[in-house]
Amino acid sequence: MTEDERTPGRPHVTLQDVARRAGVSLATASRVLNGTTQVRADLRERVLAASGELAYTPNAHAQALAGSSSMAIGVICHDVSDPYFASIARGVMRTAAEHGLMVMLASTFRDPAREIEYIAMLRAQRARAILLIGSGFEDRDWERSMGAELEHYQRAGGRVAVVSRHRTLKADAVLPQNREGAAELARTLVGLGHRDFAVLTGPRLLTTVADRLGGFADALAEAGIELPEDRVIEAGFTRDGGYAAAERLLNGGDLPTCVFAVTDVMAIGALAAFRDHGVDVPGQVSLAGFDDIPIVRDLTPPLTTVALPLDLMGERVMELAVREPASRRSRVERIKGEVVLRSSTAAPRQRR
Amino acid sequence: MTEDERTPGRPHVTLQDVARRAGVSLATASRVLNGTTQVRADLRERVLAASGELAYTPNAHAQALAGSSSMAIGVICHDVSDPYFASIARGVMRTAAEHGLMVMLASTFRDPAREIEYIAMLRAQRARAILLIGSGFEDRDWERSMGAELEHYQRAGGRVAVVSRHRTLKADAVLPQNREGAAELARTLVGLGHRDFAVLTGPRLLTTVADRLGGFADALAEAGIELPEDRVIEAGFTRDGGYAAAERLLNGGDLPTCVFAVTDVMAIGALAAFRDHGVDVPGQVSLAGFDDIPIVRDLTPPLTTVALPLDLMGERVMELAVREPASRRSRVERIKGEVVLRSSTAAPRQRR
DNA sequence: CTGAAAGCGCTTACAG
DNA sequence: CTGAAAGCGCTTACAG
Repeated sequence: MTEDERTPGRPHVTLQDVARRAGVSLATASRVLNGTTQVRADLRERVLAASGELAYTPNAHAQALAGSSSMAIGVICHDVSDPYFASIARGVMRTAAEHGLMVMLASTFRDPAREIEYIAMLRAQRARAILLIGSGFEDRDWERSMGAELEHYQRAGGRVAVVSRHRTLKADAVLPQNREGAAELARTLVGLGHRDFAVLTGPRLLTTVADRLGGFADALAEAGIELPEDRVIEAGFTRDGGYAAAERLLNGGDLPTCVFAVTDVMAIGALAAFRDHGVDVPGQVSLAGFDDIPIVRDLTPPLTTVALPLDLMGERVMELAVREPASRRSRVERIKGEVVLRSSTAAPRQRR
Repeated sequence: MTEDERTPGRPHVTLQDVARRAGVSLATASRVLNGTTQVRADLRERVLAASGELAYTPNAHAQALAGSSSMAIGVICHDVSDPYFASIARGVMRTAAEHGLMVMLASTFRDPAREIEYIAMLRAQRARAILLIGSGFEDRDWERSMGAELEHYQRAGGRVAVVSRHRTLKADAVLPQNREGAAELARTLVGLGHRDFAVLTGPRLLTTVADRLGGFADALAEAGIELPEDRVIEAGFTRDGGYAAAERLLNGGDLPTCVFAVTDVMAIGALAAFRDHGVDVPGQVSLAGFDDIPIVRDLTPPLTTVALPLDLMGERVMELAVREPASRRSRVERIKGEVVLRSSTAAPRQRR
C-alpha cells in the first residue's frame, strides 16, 4: 500500500477505497467482505483483489456502530497474576480465539469501585458479554450495586457469565462444587487418621471461602469432629495471607495434626511459613489446599488438594457467554472437584 | 432508567436523549460530558443531571469513529498462564487503569499466524498501541512478516512497544539486560567454586535464550572455563521443557556441579526432575534460574536466580506506549537484573 | 458560549 | 444480484 492508493489525508484504507478500486458500490464491497448475500463471481473477485492489494482492514468501530455487533468480551478478575485466574484465563483465551473474539481484560484487586467502573467501560464498549471470574461477596451492598450495574448491561442485550457463586446475580454460571469438594477432602483426611484440624481462610464474606469452610466443617461434624472457632484462622486471600495465617497458628500453642488452606495459593504461603519455622510437612503437620493450580505439584512436598479443571472452567464460562440460551433461565454448570492425595499429607504421627 | 425515558426501540440511552431531556443541543451535551470547551453553568448542570438520571453511557464505538481516538491497548503475549507474563501483566494492568485505558489481551502460543492475525484485529480495533510481551525470534521470515504488519499499523498512527529484544522491530523497548545478568550469575557461581556447568535452554532462536546463554558462556570463557556443546541442552521453553532437559542431563552420564536454567519456569521443571530422580539440590548439583518470578522463593530449596523487576517492566512498557515520544527515535529502557543467591546453589562438594 | 451540520466508516433495508 | 441512501452515535470545525 502506498500513499496515493488511498484517499488523501486519511490514515486508513476504507471500504470506500476498496469499492472504488474494484469499480463497485460500497454496498457490494461490504457484502463481499462479510459474505451475507450472494454477489456475482466476477465482482466478488475484483473486490477481494482490491481489498488485498490495498491491505484493507475494516474499522471495527464503524462495524460495531452500523451493525451494533461487537466482537469484544469483557473479562473481569481480581488479579491477573494470581495463578488460579491465570489457569482459567488460559481456557478463556483459547475459546475466545476459536470464536474470533477479542478479550478485554480488567483487574479489580477486589476494589468494588473499580469493578463498577469496569462494567461501565465495558458497557461503553458494547462488549458482547462480560465474564466475572472469581468469588462473589456475601455482602448486601456490594451485591446491590453490582447487580444494578449488570442488569443495566443485560437489559441492553449484554450477556453475563460467572465462575463461582454470586448470591443473587442473574447470570449463567460455572460453579465449582466447593462445599462438596471440601467435604470430600475432610472425609479423606479423617480417613487418614486425623482428628485435630485447623483451617486457614480468606475473608469469610467471599462465597468461595464460605462454601469451602462450610463444607469442610460440616463433614468433620458428621464424623463427630469439632472444628473450634479458634482453629479457623482468617487472613488475606493470598500467598502472604496463607503465610500470616500459618504463623498465627504456630504462635497459638499446640499444633493440629492437619491444616486445610482453602486455596492452593494460601497453602503455598502456609508451607513457606512452616518451612521457615522448622515445622516438617507432613512429619509434624499435614497440609492440604484446594484448586490444584499447576505449581503445587512442584512444591516440596507436593501438595494434597482438591483438583478443579481450571482450564476447562475457563472454556465453559466463555462458551456459556457465547452460546445463545435456549430459555430465559440462567444456565448453571456444576464442576466437580477431585481429591488428589500427594505427599503433603500423611497419617498423623502419634495416632491413638 | 425506565423504558419510556429513552428513544423507543433503542436499547441504549444516547447523547441525543440526554440533550433532549436537558433542553440543549447535541453539541452542548457533548461538550459538557467531555469537558473540552466552556459551557454555561446552568446548562452544564442540566446536562449532568439528565445524564445521571438516564444513566447515560457513551458509545465508545461512536466516540472512536467520530474522534478517531480509541482507549484500547493491545497486549500480545505467548501464554497468559506463564507466571513470567503474569507478573509483567500485573504492572501493565495497573498502569492501564491509571490512564483509563482498556487492555485487549491476546495469547499466541508462539504461533506466528496467530500473532499476525491478532495484530490485524487490533488494527481493526484502532487500538492506540500494541504491546509485545516476550522474546522475539532470531528468524528472518518471522521478522519480516511481523515487521511488515507492525509498520503498517504504525504508519496509521499506532504505537508499538515491546518487552525483550526484537532484532529489527522499530519500536520502543523495555530491555532486560539478559547478557549482563547471565554473565554476572556465571561469575557469582564461579566465585562459589564451580567449574563444571550445564545450561538448560529453550529454542536458541529466541532472542532471550540466545542472550542469556551467550552472556553465561562468555563469562565462563573469561574465567577460563569451557562450556562444551553437549552441556547445553535445548528443550521446550516451559516447565516441562525444563523437566525434560534435566532428565536428558541425568541420562548423559556424569553430572556437572552446577546447572543454569535460562528461565525460572524451566528451573522449576528441572528441580522437579532432580527430585524425582533422587538428586539432591544443592547437595549433588546446584541450580540457578533467571527472572525471579514470585513462586521461586517458595520452592524447596528456594531458587538462586537473576531478579528482574517484572511488575515494573510492565508499568514501563505501558508508559512507553502511552507517552508521546519526544523524537522519532525509538526509546529504549534497559532493565538490570540482580543476582539473588538462595539455597539452591552452594559450593561444590568435592572441591579441589 | 451555543447550535446546525458535516463527517467518521460501516451495514442493511429498500428499490430497482 | 446491485446500488443509492439512510442511519448507527458521536465530535468538532464553522457560523452566529
